[in-house]
Amino acid sequence: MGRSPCCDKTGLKKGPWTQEEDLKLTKYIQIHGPGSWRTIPKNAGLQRCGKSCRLRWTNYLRPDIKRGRFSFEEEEEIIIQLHSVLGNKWSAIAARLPGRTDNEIKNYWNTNIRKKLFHNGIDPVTHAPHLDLSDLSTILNLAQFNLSNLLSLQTLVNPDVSKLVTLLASSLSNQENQEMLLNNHINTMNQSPNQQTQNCNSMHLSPPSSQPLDKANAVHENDEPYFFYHLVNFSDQTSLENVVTPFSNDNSVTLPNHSPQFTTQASENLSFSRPGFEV
DNA sequence: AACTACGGCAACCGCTCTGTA
DNA sequence: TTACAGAGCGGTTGCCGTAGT
Repeated sequence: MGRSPCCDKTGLKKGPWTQEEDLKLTKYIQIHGPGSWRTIPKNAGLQRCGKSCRLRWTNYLRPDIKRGRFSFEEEEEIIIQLHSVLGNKWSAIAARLPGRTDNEIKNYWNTNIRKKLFHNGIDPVTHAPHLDLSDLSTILNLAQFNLSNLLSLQTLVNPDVSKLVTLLASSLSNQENQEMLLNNHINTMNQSPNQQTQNCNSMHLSPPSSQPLDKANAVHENDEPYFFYHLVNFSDQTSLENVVTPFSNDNSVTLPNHSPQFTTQASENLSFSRPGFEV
């Protein structure tokens, strides 16, 4: 059973608002206040849907709206920080930015901030460093990442991760590292499940539960990006499912970052603050 | 000067949530 | 408890201005 339309759309105007329409709506709301949006267009003499009136008022005509460009130092930084916590909850973000609408923030994010973040190597969805696998040495040098531990963990997730292991190893320039990684990987494959679990515990991680494992497999079955687990310790005991990160098709890896600061327990040396944001 | 491509933004669409009878 | 209407929200579309050729 489909929903009935919010209003009878026959004969109702769509598209850009005229000055006259703006004036009618503004005058009506100034006198009566923003009450029932369904009745407002009729009472104000507008050939518009109530929904359209509400949108026009909240996004454009409201007197407390601050127009003009976002300030980099204040508003932009606040938006980025809030987005890293709230995600695409534009209304929640807008509630913390007086004078800005959710629509305005959403548009600004999509047209400006998202591109800037991506350009600066930051995944705009997770706010995590967005790294190119073709330069894996960057990962190692940057993070002093203990890949041998990563490998032992990855094998718990999905046998197909072995393919990834080979790819990772082959991309290393240092032959000694390659051998170390592959040897470690082989040793791990020969371990019992209990031993593998112990590996996880020693790295302060929970072993993969059935849920993320299923998720990883399900994704793979559809030839979607692989999933793998990162050696990330979340202070808020984030469930392992939240640590699962898509291994995207564009040959890049995104490290999860569900909080402004996170550390990898495996190396003890890796510590990210919120990634830098440069113009 | 004319055409094309692109970016920004206002507005719409459809779904979800919430209150009420 | 259920059905429905109204409101809110996030994603998407399409128009318009501008830069590039």
